[in-house]
Amino acid sequence: MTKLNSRQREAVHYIDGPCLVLAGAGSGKTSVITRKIAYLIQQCELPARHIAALTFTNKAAREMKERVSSLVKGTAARGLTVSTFHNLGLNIIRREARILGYKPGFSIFDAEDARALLKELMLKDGEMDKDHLDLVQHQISTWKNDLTTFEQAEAAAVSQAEKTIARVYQRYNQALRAYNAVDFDDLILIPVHLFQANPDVLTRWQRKIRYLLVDEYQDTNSSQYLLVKQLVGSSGALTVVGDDDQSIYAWRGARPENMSLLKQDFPQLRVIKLEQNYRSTSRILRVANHLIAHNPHEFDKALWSEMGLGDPIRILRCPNEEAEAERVAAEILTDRIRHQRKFRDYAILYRGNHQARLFEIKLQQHQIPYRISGGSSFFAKTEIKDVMAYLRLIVNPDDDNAFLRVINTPRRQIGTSTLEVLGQYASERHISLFAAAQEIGLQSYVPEKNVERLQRFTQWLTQVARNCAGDNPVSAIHSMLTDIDYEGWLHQNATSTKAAEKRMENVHYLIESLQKSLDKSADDNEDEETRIEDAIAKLVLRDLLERQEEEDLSDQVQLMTLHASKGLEFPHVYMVGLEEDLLPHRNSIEDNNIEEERRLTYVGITRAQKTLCMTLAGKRKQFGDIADTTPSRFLDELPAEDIEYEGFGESSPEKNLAKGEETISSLLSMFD
DNA sequence: AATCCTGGAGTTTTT
DNA sequence: CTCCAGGATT
Repeated sequence: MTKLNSRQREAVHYIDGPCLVLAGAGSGKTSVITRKIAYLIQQCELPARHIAALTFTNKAAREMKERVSSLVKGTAARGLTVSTFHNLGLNIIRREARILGYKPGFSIFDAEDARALLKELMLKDGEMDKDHLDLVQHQISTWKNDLTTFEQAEAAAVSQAEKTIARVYQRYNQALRAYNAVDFDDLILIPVHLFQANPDVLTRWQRKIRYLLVDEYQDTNSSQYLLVKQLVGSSGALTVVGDDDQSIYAWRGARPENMSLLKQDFPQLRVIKLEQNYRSTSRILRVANHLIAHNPHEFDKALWSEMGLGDPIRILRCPNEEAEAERVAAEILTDRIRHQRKFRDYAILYRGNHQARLFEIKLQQHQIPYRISGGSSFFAKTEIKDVMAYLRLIVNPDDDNAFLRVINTPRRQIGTSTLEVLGQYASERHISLFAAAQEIGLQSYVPEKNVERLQRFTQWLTQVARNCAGDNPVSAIHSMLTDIDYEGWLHQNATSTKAAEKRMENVHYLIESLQKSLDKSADDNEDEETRIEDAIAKLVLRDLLERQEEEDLSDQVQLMTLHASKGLEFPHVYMVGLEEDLLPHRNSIEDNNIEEERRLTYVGITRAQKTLCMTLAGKRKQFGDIADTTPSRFLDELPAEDIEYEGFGESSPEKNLAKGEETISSLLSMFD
């Protein structure tokens, strides 16, 4: 899209104050952000290093960077910040580590690390079972996202249980401190607290970031919004782009009300709506608009397009989930041939990952190539976690979590009793496990043989760390892996040789990424020395780890959750499982979260460019037995005149629907 | 240290 | 029904 429409142009050119761009699905919001960055650099002559754009995912940041550099010629775009919130937070903490009291090389705990730590803390406390673990972890995360300190949490606690969780929260934070570690939520929270306590530091950052742009603003949580407010200060140099109708992450702390909050916090806010859609047919948009109109709205918005009326939306009711999958697979097969389309033109979207299974089987049966996105991530793989733990320990010996993961991987004949004593020794002296393992005093508590083993380990690792500090850290890491014969360990543990080879390949890929990260920061980091610490920290945030994007080249049907589909588009979309308890999901019905489920459905519908087909199964096997299903209430909220129904009874549904009264549920009760 | 057994859950997910 | 985690058992 080379030409901007008048609304888009207004959004790009308006720089006299804070600006909220209400960008409907497919309205070219990324264009607006990238063009605005180019405009600021080229027309307003604002140096790129004073501009920052924030996204939620690395992928979005990467794409935005690419698009900006294709718009801005030469070196003018150098120094531009396009990063995720978390990456910006990481940079701030790294730069201000001294003030904050973190040693360089601090660790970043992901959700799993945090969970392991919490588990330990709660076990020491006694009587806390696994149920609580999830709850506590979630609660602490919520508190952090809402900027609630443990003092506030404790003061606000009404029940004994809440008081207990608040205390775990306190001890959890203390433990993180002791390990020289931060968790994901801290990456935002710590900068916010820093800026609150040190106005001069904030001023420094405000001078650095003179214009701020935020993508997917409806997904910000409270602490992220506060960070934005702090950085913008009174300058009003802010553009945010978002769509309240596509807010589907409230369950992980997103506050869509941050959009209306913006109006209060910045009274001079200019609101610009982008309603022209460049993706879908009018029919698809009509259906989407009709559905979302059932939600209350702060900002009204109606999408329209010039892409033609398009085919009616089809709603298919299949006898059961097997027939549903079969039908979709068969349709894709014949439709592709008949219309000379590609497999990659089709997407199958569902609410939950487990739904993918049946479709996978059916697609395989028909020999249809497919790709499932989502599922277990690269970083969840054990071999990656192992190697990352080694890397973390090299850089930060105080990271007890990493120590515990690594100490017996591969086996070093250090038993649980030795580790228990070591842990006690360490906590009495307020030192890390690694430090404790090196102490002479340990000999009076642990058999000599075990002390030797521990010390052999710490000495070896210290040497590895020294090697890594040299000029070829990557080769130091390679020889470390050879030292421990990690490959042999993988073969020993894997179910097959092939699996072990695959795992080793993953490890090599990880190290390659590390090398790339080091090369890159050597290239464009004028100010600071290249540090392996930084590269490892970035790896934890999955930055610089471009997943092999062969998927773009290959011709495969796309399978993914509705959540994962946000921001993408497909010519032909199948949304499956439109049943009560599935979409809307049962838990959401129970928690009265129907509006978010409706938005999720809206997101799905607006992914489609040309055709959209929604399916449901009349009977579905769940939790062992087969039950009748109820069609999703959202199907009743679509305009019947744009829809073709199939499988809802013998006689023609149009006859009934002509009256415009009948809902799917009433049709069902008539004919079933 | 490895394997078997039992029980409980069974949405969405990025950083 | 099916999968996983964690505990118990060998």
